[in-house]
Amino acid sequence: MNKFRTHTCGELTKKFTKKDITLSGWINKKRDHGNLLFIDLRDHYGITQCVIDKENKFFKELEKLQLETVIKINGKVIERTKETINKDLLTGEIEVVIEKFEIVGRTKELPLPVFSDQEYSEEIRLKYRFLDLRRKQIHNNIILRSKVISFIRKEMEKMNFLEFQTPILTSSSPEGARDFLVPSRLNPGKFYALPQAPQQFKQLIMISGFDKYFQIAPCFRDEDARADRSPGEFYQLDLEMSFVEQEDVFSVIENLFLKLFKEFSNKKLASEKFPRIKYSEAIEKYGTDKPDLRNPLIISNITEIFTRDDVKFDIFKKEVSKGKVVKAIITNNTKDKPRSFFDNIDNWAKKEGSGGLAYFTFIEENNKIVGKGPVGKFFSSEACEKILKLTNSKIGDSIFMSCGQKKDVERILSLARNKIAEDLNLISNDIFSFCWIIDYPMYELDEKTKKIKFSHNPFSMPQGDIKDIDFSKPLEMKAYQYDIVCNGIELSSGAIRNHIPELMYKLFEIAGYKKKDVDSKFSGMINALSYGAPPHGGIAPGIDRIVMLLANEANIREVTMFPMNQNAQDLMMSAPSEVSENQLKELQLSIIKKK
RNA sequence: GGGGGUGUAGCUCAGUUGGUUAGAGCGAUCGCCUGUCACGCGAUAGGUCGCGGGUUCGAGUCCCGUCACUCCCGCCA
Repeated sequence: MNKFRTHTCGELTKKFTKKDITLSGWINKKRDHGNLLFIDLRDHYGITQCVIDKENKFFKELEKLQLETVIKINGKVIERTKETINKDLLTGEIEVVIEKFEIVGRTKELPLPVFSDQEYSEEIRLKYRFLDLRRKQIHNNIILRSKVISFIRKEMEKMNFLEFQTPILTSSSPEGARDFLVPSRLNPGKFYALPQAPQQFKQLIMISGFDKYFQIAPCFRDEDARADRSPGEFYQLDLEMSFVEQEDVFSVIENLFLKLFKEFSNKKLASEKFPRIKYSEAIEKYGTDKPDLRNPLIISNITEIFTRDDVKFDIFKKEVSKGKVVKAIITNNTKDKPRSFFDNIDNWAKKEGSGGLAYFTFIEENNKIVGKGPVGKFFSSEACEKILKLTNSKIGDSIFMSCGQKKDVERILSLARNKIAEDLNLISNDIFSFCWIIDYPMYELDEKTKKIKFSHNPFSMPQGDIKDIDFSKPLEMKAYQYDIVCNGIELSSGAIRNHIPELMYKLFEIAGYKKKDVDSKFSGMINALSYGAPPHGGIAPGIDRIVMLLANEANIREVTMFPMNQNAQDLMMSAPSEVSENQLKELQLSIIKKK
């Protein structure tokens, strides 16, 4: 109890009847009957209906107040009559008869209404984020985020993890995303980088003997935004453990996630043990390493069909003879779908930047299987039968085919899997379907330079017995590198780390780094590994995306309190901004104007 | 860097084939209304149709350019 309130706007019920109380809050809504005025007073905790009539000397003044004015009222709690009870409010059985009031905070005319279910442009929401955050749904999302983080902390502590902070000003690393740079005044011409993740620090923590570490860590990457990717900064549950194998990391995360998702959502979990899917299998079946397993559609490779003489689909045949591949998605029992269903998907694929999807439906005619649809006539009955076998499908099903470079076909079909499943309503929205993607390749071929580069984290441990690793075929090497995916959203990557310096040099050498490059770029790490490093590994699930899943939001800004827009600008704080000549001078920087 | 969508009142939107003075709901201001909970009723104010150029007798509408926001591709070990 203080001078502003004796209670909150969410706690008064029948048992407070006849009590004299003080409430403070925002005017959420007014209903003015001329001689009788209802005011819905709102604070963080709820809404309380307050009432005043013309007999009260404050009536006229109160009647004129704008919505979102902050007021303090003194009054008496009374029970509502049966007919006037509002079941939608926690406080709906009572109301407060206003005796006197004070204005605590005035408002200008609102740029956006707070009390409304309308949607508003992002621009105005972000500029006036403090108003936007008063609105129910996003307010609740932010509360959820807080509770999720607090829950994670408690669970991590229960599992004997210790929380440590790591530096925000650190050094630029050559691998990975673009760094955010911070000029150093005391070391002119040199720059700090904001950490893309506390990767090296958490490994150093293990080498320092702390055994189990976690942190709700801010990560900074100067890359372009997406709906599920904030520009600039995001948070990870960063964790690392010593003397562990891959499965030890998995069981920590499975334990945490099962509890977390049961605690904060009513959605069902597809399985308590998260399936392990090999990277190569994920690419083969889903065209992506972040498959949405709620989606039953599977991709099949039917390239061999186009080497047959009884297939006359020359456009594809010509491409296949040049080394291109053909992959397909089968939809079950879609023979009666209208032409528009198919054309719609074909047109969608063209818009996505492919040559479209060729399609037809398998039907039976005179005891023979034939293809019905624009390109069906190019396939003989025997060829159709072979396709059914290859794709594990049956008469009445339809096939969508894409032909091209392997990577392009995988990309378009992975998107088509989602598109087609959405159109057919195959994805259940009340399930969380987790999986681990495992056995990532250690290296991949850079498309542009044709050189071998790390496919993921250069610090990952290659699989197999270290003595027997065949370094001559680097593209066949697998790493103890893994991702966790839920409903098609990549929540995290992790790995068992390479703690053996000699092995590290060898692996970097394959990717084109000389020993002295490694020594200079990763001096802290490589040096530390040389003084008795424990085997260790970890993972770093994205907090923002976890909260997105739990809040059932498709956009990361809906679970971020003060996000930047797509161009990495904070419209509320006007960041980034220009700085004074003096500041630049101190840093020995000058701006080169474009053109 | 590239592609798509959007841009009309403070907010959310409508605006036909290019045709008189650009409309509605919410909000604001003023008035009426004692049981509403999206209260109701009446009135008033409020517009650089994102910006610039072009076509036309005439442009919110068509064309070109440009800007902003957003979604996607590239990028994100």
